[in-house]
Amino acid sequence: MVRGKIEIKRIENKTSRQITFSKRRKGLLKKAHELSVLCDAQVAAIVFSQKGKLYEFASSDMKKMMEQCEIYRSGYFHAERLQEEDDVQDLKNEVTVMVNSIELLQLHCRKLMGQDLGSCSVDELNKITIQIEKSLTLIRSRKAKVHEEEVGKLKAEFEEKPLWMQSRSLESENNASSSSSAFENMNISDVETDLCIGLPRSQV
Amino acid sequence: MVRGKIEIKRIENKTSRQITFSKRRKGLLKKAHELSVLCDAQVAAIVFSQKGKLYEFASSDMKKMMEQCEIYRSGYFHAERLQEEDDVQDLKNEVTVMVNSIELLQLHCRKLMGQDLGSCSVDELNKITIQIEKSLTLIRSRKAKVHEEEVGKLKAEFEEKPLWMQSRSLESENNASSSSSAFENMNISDVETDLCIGLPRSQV
DNA sequence: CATGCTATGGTTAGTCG
DNA sequence: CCGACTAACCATAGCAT
Repeated sequence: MVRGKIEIKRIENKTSRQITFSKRRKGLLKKAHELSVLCDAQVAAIVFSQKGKLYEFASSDMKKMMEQCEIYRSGYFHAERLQEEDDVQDLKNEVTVMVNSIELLQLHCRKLMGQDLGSCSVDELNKITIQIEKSLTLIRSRKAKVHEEEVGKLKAEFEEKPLWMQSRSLESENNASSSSSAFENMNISDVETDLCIGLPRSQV
Repeated sequence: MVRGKIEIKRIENKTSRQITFSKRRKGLLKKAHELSVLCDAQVAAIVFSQKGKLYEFASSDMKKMMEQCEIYRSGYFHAERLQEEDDVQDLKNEVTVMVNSIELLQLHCRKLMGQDLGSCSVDELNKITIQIEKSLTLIRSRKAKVHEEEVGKLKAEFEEKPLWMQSRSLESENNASSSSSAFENMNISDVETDLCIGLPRSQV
């Protein structure tokens, strides 16, 4: 047939099919547009080429609908969704692990504080005792070091400043709470005898 | 114009518009179908009348897509999505809180174990010392109680059983590790003198 | 309102540049 | 591959029933 009517079936010639696709696609979208305008109707026409390229017409309301579909259509969305689910699962696992950690830590702390000892074997009680005794030693040596440093600092201050400033500076040191508690717990034997502790008291 | 070309704008005459809608709609869907067949393409055409009635053509794959859109269109999906996001945020907050808790607990534990004392004020060192001394007291009293119970149990066993069984039962008790460690740490003064500790040794 | 008719204009298959 | 051309086909506005 030359310039004749065509049968509605798949065009086997690839080039012809491509040309027809281009022409008819254009026609379809145009007709969709005309229908929507002439008759004030909501119309959408969506065409995918074989290569997956998208051509579409959509009247206003349809556009919104299709934007929502857009997200859904892309395989990416699905993959993203699965990823999100994985992430949530990971988070939940993390929480579970943390809950366990916290329980263990709390138990450990309580035992170190002499609580909840009911569940301890004698062996465990001994280990805790050893640990706590070790802690006591460590803390005492730390305290001793802190005291030594404080004393050293005070001594340096007294040596640096002229005599007329010393009373004022010691007064301010005494008003700071950290220093005052340091004094309360200071071992007298750590303090050198040439340090004039008594000096500011004459002002009270 | 009689039988002439028409302008593409809304048809104001309601009847004419209705007729044109019917005719052109049919034409559009037909063309959509032809395009999909001739060019082997995925095509969808969707038309809503002003009354909200739906007319559509969709080639196979499009049909599936549109079913998915259906789900999306319902607001429910969106609400569910937002809920999921909230849940994830809640989980993340929970994790943050837990991370902080764990850090605080770990620090507390380490301090009770005499580690990381560098950041402690003298005041804090004293509090820890007091806590640890209290712990020691608690643990020692607990140990004493456990010993007392063990001894009480052993004593009861010896009193209940006839003499010929006593050597066997004491032997098995001695093989259990928990009991053996209990013996190692037992204060001799807690053990009553009428308990025949020496008895099984005669069998060795 | 729905249906059918038909002249008319729009769409497009095949072809060419 | 794209656009232009054109003959033929198709859709449909306006009208009639």
